[in-house]
Order: sequence, then C-alpha cells, then structure tokens
Amino acid sequence: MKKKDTWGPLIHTLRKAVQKRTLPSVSRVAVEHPSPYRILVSTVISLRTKDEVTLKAAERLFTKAPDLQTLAGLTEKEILTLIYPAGFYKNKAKHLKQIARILIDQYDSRIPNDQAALLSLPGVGRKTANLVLNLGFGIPAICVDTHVHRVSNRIGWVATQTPEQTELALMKILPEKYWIEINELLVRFGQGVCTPVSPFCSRCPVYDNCRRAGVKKSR
DNA sequence: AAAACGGGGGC
DNA sequence: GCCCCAGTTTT
Repeated sequence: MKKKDTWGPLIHTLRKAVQKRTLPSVSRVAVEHPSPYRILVSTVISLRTKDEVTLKAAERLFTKAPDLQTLAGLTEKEILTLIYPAGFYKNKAKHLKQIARILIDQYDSRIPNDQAALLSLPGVGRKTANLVLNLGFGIPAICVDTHVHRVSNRIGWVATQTPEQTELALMKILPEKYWIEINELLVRFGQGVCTPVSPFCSRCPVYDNCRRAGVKKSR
C-alpha cells in the first residue's frame, strides 16, 4: 500500500511561481550541448560566479577547447585568459587543466559517471559532482548550493546546518523521481522569489510554512 | 567550524 | 560602499 504522493502538486505549484525565470547557466549549456564534458567544465566555471559571466566564459573556452584533449593542450594561462573574469579564475584554470590531464590518463579520456570518481577531481565537490551526474548522465542526485540550502530550510522541508546535511535530508523525504528536477527548480525559486535578504513573499505559494530565516524585509 | 579564494554587477 | 554569486579547499 503506497502513500499518496503530495510532492507532485507541491512541485507543480513551485514551478508555476518560477515559470518566467531563465534557466541557470549550466542548465542552459545542458540544453544546448548535452555532453558530460561541457556540463563538467561549465559547472566548474560556475562556482560562485554569476550566470551571464559563466556562460560567456564557458563559450569562449569551448571554442578553443571543445574536448578533453584540446583542453589538456592549453596552458594554464591560456585557460585563465579565456575564462576571465569568472570568479576564482586562477584556481579554476589550474583545476580545469588538472582535470583534463587526470581524465585522459586515468579514465580513458571520459567523464566518469560515478560520484566517487568525480569527487576525487580537483575543484569538484558534492554540488558539482551531483550536477554532472544529473545533467550529464541523467543519474538521480540532489545537489545543494546556497539557494537549495536556504530555500529548503526556510520553507520547512528540512532543518539543517550544512549543505551535506541538507542533501541527506532531502534524499530521505523526497521520492527519487524528483531528485533531478528539484535542483533546478529550487535554484530558480531561490533566484527569483525566495531571495537571500529581501524575498518576494507576495509571490510565494508556500508562505504559510515559511520560517523566514534570515529575512530582513520582504517584498 | 571558519577563513581564504576573487572579480564584477546590483542596488 | 556593501552584498551577492548553481562552492571548494585549506587551516
């Protein structure tokens, strides 16, 4: 006997609230060029960097380095120039070159489709690894960024301190079939409605459950 | 658990 | 000027 799934309607409600927002940068890359290589590279670039900057940096890099071999052939400085001014560009350039080298030497020039292998790469944490699994391979995983962490706690889905705790808590309460879409949905909701300091509470469909954590003023 | 990495854009 | 950005690594 199965309990009725109340998540479907709730997710549908949230989706309507963010309907008009454009996709995050990595999702746009995924839509236009659904290759694990592009997902991985654009996700590394997207770390703490605005969508538009990420998109331009990724496009520039992809024209010079459309695959792992050409990426490994670029110097760190060349990569750095291509992805500037994405934040942390020195670290990212170093990591991208290292990643290309490691994948060519140890993974048969392929992007691995398992979490442990992805996590072993420099500059790749849980959020990046899970996003590559989701968008690159269609494998269910919950990737928790600042938006997902903040929103999940505010609207009362979880009560957690760290992103990893949020990931585990969401895996417990959310049916696996929603794991992929919930990432992008909560990010877009966090960007467009449940923003960090002055959220648009007037547009929020789940206001009644909100803890209003960290909310200074609402709009 | 907290600091460091980091330039650009929004307000 | 201050805050924020689809976080990760180091201390």
